[in-house]
Amino acid sequence: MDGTKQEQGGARGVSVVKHSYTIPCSSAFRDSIEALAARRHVNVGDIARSVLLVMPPSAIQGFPDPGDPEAGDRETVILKSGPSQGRPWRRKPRLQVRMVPGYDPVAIRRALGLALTLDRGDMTLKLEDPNAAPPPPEPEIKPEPKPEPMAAAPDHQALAAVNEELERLQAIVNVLAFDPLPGGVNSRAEALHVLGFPPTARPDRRMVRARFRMLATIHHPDSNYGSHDRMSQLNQAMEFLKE
DNA sequence: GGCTATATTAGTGGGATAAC
DNA sequence: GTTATCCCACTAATATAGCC
Repeated sequence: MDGTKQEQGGARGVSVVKHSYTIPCSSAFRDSIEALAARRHVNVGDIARSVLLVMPPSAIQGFPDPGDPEAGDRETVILKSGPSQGRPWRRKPRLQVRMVPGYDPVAIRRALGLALTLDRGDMTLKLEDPNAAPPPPEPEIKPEPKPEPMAAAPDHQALAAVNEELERLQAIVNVLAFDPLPGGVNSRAEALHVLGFPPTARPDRRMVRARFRMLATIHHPDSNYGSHDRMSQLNQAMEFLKE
């Protein structure tokens, strides 16, 4: 499997080899790039391709690499089919780009970082025509003006929809999650209750650990639905069942 | 029993591709 | 072109065996 495919390139049927690149990056960087692509009505590959074509390789090479995500910066994917259906999968945030083969993923990441810098107006771009005769006053191309409020309206709508969905999910989690026990976890039955097992259940060590991991991803205070009380009782329950 | 080496299992993440 | 997720290599964690 090399991820490379022949694709028809236009009406003349010229085949263009394309390659799928996986580019690990921080979730903030990914979100910024995707937002930029959406704002410009292009895809991420178009942005990377534009920068790689227009900017000299030395400029891209000299641009600081936005880098891999931090250790705790992960996205959770729930597998929707296959033998592992339903299993949460935590992986590095990433961008997927289809472009012609031969590029270094780090160079693509740098190019995307450069695109963000240009978009913010932190850097300007001068285009020169090498065939032009006497150099006229060089046109300075600045990044397109920031979208007007009118153009930004759909983004606000999308954000409102996302927030609404988040609130709904929080409500669902709160309804389904256990209520923290007022006196803490003091018996095996309570430990089983906290982990969502019936009081008479005899889950083996693997089942207990798997359940703990699943609940911890939901109730960890750093998550969107986190609860310090529930997380600490999950830890108490684990300690209790270990003994 | 305690320590170390080795084997086995589970988890993670990059790359890839099928489905849409 | 985008998205979902599978495949597989690699790593970490855990279990088991062997030795002292």
